[in-house]
Amino acid sequence: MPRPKGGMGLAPENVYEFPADMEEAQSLQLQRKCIETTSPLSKYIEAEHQEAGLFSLSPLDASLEATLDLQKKRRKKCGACTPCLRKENCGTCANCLNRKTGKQICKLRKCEQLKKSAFHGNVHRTSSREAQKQFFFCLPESVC
DNA sequence: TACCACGTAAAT
DNA sequence: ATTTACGTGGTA
Repeated sequence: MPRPKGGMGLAPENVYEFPADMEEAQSLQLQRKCIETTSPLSKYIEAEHQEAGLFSLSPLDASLEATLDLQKKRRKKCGACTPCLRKENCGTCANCLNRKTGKQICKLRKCEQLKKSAFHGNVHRTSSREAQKQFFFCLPESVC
């Protein structure tokens, strides 16, 4: 079963492999769902796996589905960290200066928990973006 | 990689 | 109904 390559043409060799076991398959389910449930990408990956007789990426089991629904929810500030306890906007950060169009809380008041990525929980947003991009690297341009 | 813009969920 | 600000895409 040839692993799909090409597409964006920027992928390191080992960026994408089919899941080796059920745990990894579920991890991929999480990533896929986080990216987009009904995208052509999802259908493509699903088809690839079925064709290869590997772990299917769907349907999601009930508990995993519940987990994913939780992840989709907008997170709330913890209310306990230093930034959360701060009452005043600094008035000088980019978010304060760009309040009208930016719609972001003052940087000094941004909850420590919310600074972390919702995608993987504990990685910087940029890393999260990279993780998402990696999913697309292996795909042909017709899919991306 | 920080900043900007925007849709919209959630709070008020 | 209005306000706040999360999540995400785009860009300089």
